[in-house]
This record gives sequence, structure tokens and C-alpha cells, in this order.
Amino acid sequence: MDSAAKVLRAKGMMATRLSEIAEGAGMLAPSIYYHFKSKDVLVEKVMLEGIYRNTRYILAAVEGKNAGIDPVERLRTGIRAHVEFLLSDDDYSSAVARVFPELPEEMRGRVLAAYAAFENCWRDLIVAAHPKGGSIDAPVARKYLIAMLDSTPMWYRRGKLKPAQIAEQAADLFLGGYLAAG
Amino acid sequence: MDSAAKVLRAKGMMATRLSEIAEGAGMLAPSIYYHFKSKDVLVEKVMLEGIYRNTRYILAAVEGKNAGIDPVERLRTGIRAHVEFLLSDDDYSSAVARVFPELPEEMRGRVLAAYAAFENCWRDLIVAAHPKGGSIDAPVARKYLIAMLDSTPMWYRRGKLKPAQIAEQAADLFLGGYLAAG
DNA sequence: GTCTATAATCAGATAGAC
DNA sequence: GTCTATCTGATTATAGAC
Repeated sequence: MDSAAKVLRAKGMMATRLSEIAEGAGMLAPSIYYHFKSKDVLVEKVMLEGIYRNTRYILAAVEGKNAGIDPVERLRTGIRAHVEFLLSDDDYSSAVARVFPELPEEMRGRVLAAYAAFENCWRDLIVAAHPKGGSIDAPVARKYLIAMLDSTPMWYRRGKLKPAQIAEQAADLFLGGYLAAG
Repeated sequence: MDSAAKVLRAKGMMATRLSEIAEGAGMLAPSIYYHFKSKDVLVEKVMLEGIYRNTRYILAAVEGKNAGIDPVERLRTGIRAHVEFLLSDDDYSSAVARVFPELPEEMRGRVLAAYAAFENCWRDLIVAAHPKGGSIDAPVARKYLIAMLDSTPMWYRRGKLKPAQIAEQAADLFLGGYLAAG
């Protein structure tokens, strides 16, 4: 699964070959079938694991000691955590960001319950921080926030800007707009 | 090409079958090869056409009579235009949003010159509107803006919110954050 | 548990008739 | 320009030895 997550993160679902996953795990493609019934099942398990990790990581950050109880600061903490996790060496988190949008209909359905927990986590943070008289729909804000953050691994390249700085700018950008619009 | 754009918009590149494109054009798969040398060439032409359309549409809106010369209003106009175009019945614009991120390395290279024009269009609008002492990097803002907007067709469903309202919220969200952060 | 075959499937691409 | 028929190649998946 670790190898699968690594390849999926880099290539997406359709372009990922079982042979490449196997290579990363030090075996040949047919051996995978001893562990998983099919490619779809393997991808699905990676998705579930990644969604759980993402959700847990955000919740842990938000509930952590430094988070406090101010809803805006909690949301900011969640955004920072998600971006930094996506840019970390954890392959599952960014595999989800990359693969989930291109999942076949039928598989997305099976993963949806887990994904709902992830989205609900954001929904709660966003609704709690909603400004009085704000004009932006919470669901629209959530979709745009997730799309923004999940895009980060696709274009970020190590350079003068560190992940923590990107995370901070993502938080500034979203929160500035979300809180200001009213 | 129209049929290809329609299928690509809905399924992405890897999941798009030549047979389905052919069906939409009222022919069978092999007939496509009379018009295009390969599937890749066809997809590439759709991408180029889509990128040009997107760029032209934004520029036309920004240079239009209602745009004025205030840089912030120009950027707002560009955002509104792009979102509404993505949600229109034009298949090329959203095909780009969907397919470009998953293009194979080698093809992305060939499309990159055209895509640069699209990104430069945003770069100019964003730089012109950059607030004094703003803390958000223009390139980061551009990547996040494009990711936000391009995600719209993936989750928007016709309902109580009309495309124009989504476009307005996208503009409020981005501009609020971009202008406020300083 | 992993391997070496080998099937089974499928989609992109070609040949040649019409 | 489009068709039918076919080829090619890649990839998922199975069978059975070790």
C-alpha cells in the first residue's frame, strides 16, 4: 500500500501500473494479487487510508493545545495543517488529493462515506468561523477551499518558499476573503 | 473535435475512449484516423483550442466596455468571466480545466506555450491589482486562483445558485483575501 | 508469499473495400 | 470519408510451480 500511495500520488489512478506499484514494493505484479483482490480494491484501500489520515491530522491540529477556541484561529490552524501535510513526505494525503477527483463513479460511491467525514470536518470549521452577515455560502466556500489546498502538491516545487509559508499564504488568502465578504 | 471536447470534459483523458468520441460524432472509431493521426493529437488540438478560447474570453471581458481601468475591477471581471465560461455549454473550456492537470508529461510540454499565454493573462491581472505591502506572492495567488476556478465544473450542480452567483462568490472570496492580506 | 508462465481483455491503430 | 476486419501492444488477472 505504501508503494501504491507513492505511485498514485505521482501519476494518478489511470496512469498507475500495477507493475510499478509492485516494483516499489520489491516484487512482481502478479504477487500483488496475493494481498489484494484487484487493482480497484488496492486503490480504494489507499483512498480510505488517505482520507482518514487527512481528517485525523486536521482534527488533531485543531484540537491541539495551540489551537485555542477562537473559531477563526481554529480554521486557520486546520488550513495550515492540511497544506503542510499535503506537502510532507506522507504519500497517502496527496494521493487522495490527486486521485479522488478522477475516481470512477462506482468507486467514488464506496469511498464517499469516509470522504464525507473529511468534508464535514471542513464544514464545521467553516460554519463556526462564518462572519455575521457574510455573503459567501458555506458549501461554496468549502468546495473552493478544498480545491485550493488540494492543488498545492501539483504545482509546489521546493525553492525559496517553504511549505509553512505556502500554508500561511493559503490561510491568509482564504480567510481574508471569507471573513471580509459581507 | 466538438464530440471529443464533450467527452473529455466529462471523463478526463485516460477514461475517454475513441469509440465514445466517434459515437458522439456519428461515426465509428477507425474513422477518426482519417481526420487525426492519433488520439494524442486529437486531445492536444482540443486542449489548444480550449486554452485559446479561455484566454480570449477573459481578455475580451477585461477589455470590454464595462470593464473600466481600475485594476481590481478588471481582475474581478476576469474571474467572473472565467467561471461563467466554465459553467457554460462550451465544452472546450471545462475540458481544459479537467484534462490539463492529468496530461502526460510529454504532451503538457507541447501545450505549454499556449497555456503560458493563459497564465500570463492571469499574472498581469493579478500583478496589476496587487495591494501595496501585500504579503501574498503573485505566483502563489495565481496558482490558487486558477485551481479554485477550474474546480467549479467538478462540483457545481444546477440548483438555487446560478453560475453568475457562483462567479460573484469566487470573485469575492479571492479578491477579499488577496487585497486584504498585507 | 513470490515466482514463471499464460490467459483474457481491451483500446489504439492499420489495411483495404466501398 | 466511412466502413469492416484485423493487428498490435499493453495491462489486468489467473494457474500452478516452488
